[in-house]
Amino acid sequence: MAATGTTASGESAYYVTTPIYYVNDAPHLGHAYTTVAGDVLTRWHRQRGEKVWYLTGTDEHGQKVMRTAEANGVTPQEWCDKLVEDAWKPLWEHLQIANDDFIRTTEPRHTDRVQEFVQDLYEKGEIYKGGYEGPYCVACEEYKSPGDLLEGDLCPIHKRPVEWLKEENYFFRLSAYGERLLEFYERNPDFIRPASARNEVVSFVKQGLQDLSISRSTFDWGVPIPWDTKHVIYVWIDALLNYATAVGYGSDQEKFDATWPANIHLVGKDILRFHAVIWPAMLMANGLSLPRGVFANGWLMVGGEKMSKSNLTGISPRELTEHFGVDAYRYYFLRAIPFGQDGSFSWEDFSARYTSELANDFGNLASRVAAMVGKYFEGTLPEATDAGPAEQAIADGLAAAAAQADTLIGDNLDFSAGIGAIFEFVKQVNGYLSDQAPWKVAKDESPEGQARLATILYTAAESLRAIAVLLHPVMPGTSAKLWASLGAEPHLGALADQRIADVATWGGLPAGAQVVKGEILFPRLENA
RNA sequence: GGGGCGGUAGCUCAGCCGGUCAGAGCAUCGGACUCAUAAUCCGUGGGUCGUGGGUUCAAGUCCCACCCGCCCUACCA
Repeated sequence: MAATGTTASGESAYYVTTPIYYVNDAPHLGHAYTTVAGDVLTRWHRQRGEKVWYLTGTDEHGQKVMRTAEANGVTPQEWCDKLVEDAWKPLWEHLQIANDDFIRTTEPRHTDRVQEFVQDLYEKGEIYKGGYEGPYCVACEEYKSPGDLLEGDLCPIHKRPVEWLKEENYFFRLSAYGERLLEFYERNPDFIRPASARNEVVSFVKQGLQDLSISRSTFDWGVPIPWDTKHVIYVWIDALLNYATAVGYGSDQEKFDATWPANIHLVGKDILRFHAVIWPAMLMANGLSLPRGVFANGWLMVGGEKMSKSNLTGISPRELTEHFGVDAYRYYFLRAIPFGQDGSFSWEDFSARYTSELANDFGNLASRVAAMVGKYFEGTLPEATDAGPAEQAIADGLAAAAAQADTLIGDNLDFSAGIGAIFEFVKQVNGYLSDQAPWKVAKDESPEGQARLATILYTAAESLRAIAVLLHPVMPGTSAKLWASLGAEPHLGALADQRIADVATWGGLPAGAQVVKGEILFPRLENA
């Protein structure tokens, strides 16, 4: 199912999800990384002219939230409300995330449907009552895997003896789905990407699946099991189902049909398995169609170390955006780290890329072109009447960059290479200007000389028109500034309405456009 | 313990089935230019390709051992 061309009316939307993030803490760089990636992907598809639905949200049930709320002297719901409204939603707005919806697992539109879903599975015999027993550490307040225990049945964290506890749970018959899942992976080799993630999941499933406990009765901050309200649904069924409940499952069939299933579930690799194994099995059990793909992104490493809870808080998204700006932030992580791999980043590397790629190559190009159109043509874009091989090379370069970026970003989720292709074109245009040296041509006042000067500057400005469009999904704010600087809107309409398919069609920006040298796109960094 | 991945110029990384594979970008240095955010363009230098063996006419590129880092090996979001 390669995504090609535009979506005909009636077909379901290009539907992308982020994980629903656990609201125990404020959002950190890892959350923002996944969310920005999804935003760029969905913005790209919108500019392909497709119907798009981009969903994010929060996971609000569970023991940790309950405890944190208690520790802060508020109810769990109050705690969630506060974090969502004060921390999560504001950050997404700040980062220019254009999500179409924001689902919270405490909303009735979710909890009601979750109850119906488990009730349905129960009636189908997919859920049964069983017991879980195992070594339990009182200090951790959780069960341990027998394999994790130290010599003498000691908790590996607290070094104290565990107790053997037994608890009544409801179980989902996950074990019955191993073969069907393997068959599904086989038939849909791109279901799990990247390939390394796929291999891990396949080998995991081949080891055999056990049934999954889906309820807890030891705490009550969750969705009650409808037929046995002493139990609340435990994490997976509750959390994963958000992808369905948010788009009208069980409540708005029309919307559901127009959206389901997801084209891409973006996940951190820590929760890959739940999305690649449990989630499809749940859907199989209930007879819903399966998502087209799950894409696992890697860890962000700081100074070679995995970002953990402790050092994640070391740098917050806002610290970076305050220094580098929102657009540079969106750009940096996707450009510097191949999506799907772990990647190390540093303040120094961010600074280096900002200066070299954004300020020097891109920002300065926009600046010099606008300055020359202003200086030599009073800001009115001249007509290109004397185009030759050099101009054709630019047009060809643009076509190549647009085609590559479209495949790499829109289909492969290879943001790094896709952005790289666009920036190759930026460099090509800089080289073109150096070769043509319009500031020298300007001294030739003959009609021929002026025709060349006009052609050169038109070519550069028209290139910037395309660059603004191609970079819009990645850096919406900066692209809008550039769009305004080129005087494009009165002739071409809104930047967001520009189509990827048309971006390389030469001559879009008409002569006569009013080019103004706007503000500097990427100011030089203070004490960089 | 088992499985998998990685260790290549100062930095981040490309190098598929062995034979111009010793590369790119950034940084450094030199030159050109002046439209531009002291920006741009061109060019130079720089590497025991983790360590030790082995196979081969020929090995970052295959085999073995070892060192270092990381991931997976189910109920933590």
